[in-house]
Amino acid sequence: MKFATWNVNSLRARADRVEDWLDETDADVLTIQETKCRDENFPWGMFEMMGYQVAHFGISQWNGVAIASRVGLDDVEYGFAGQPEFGKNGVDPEVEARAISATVGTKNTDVEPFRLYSLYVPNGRSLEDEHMEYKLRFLDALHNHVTEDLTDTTRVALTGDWNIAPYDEDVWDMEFFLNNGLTHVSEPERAAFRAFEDSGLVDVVRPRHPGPETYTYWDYQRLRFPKNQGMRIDFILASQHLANDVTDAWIDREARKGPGPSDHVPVVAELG
DNA sequence: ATGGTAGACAATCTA
Repeated sequence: MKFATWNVNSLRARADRVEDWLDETDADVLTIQETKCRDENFPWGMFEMMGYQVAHFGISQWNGVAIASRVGLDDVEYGFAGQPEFGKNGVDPEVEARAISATVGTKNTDVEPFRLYSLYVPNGRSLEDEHMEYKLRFLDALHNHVTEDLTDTTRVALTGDWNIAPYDEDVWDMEFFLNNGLTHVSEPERAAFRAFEDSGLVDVVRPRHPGPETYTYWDYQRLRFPKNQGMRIDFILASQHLANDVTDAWIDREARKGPGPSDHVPVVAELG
């Protein structure tokens, strides 16, 4: 059984790519970020024709998260308990479409079911921006929610775009980030990510594909991809009980090639 | 050369 996570940067603009990728990789489950659409614009039919159930949380042209599965999709939760709201410039605060979860693996597979999250962590924009404080609040609330009932037998995977490069090797040039005061590498962001690792959630990819120069995202601008000036910011963090069942995991760098790619590539895990 | 990309939606906003 194979599951993956992918920030597609608009599902409508990338529908053909997603369809082709699912065909080629034969993934059973895909968590998607940045669908950039509301439900009425979501390509339900494409997933249905391919034999996937799909759940989507999208309330505007921004953000948007989904889970597609052909091995069961049960008990869908939109957002998570305690997810902070955000609103600026007097706009009514609301829970943004940045988290959706479901239980997968309940049918058509031999693996034990597990709880799966599709997460789009807020972009902090700049170190002083109010979005940075929101990002840290979001991560703290998510950590509280997920670790609340975490035990030795918990089966959960937190997947998606974390917008954090947790270690120096996860960017092409730390000096560039430090000299320009950029986000994704600041100590508060990294501490927020480490809190998940300290609570026993395991990055299933890094041990199999260590850095440096192993990335999941390359900016569209400035030839970042041809120069391999990327960032590792998309992760599959699994509880230890689930991580024990992971037989392989990788980053599909090929998906960044060719015409019309997302700026992120899929991160994949296989369960035995 | 003071820009360069991409996608939402249709003047800017987001990343």
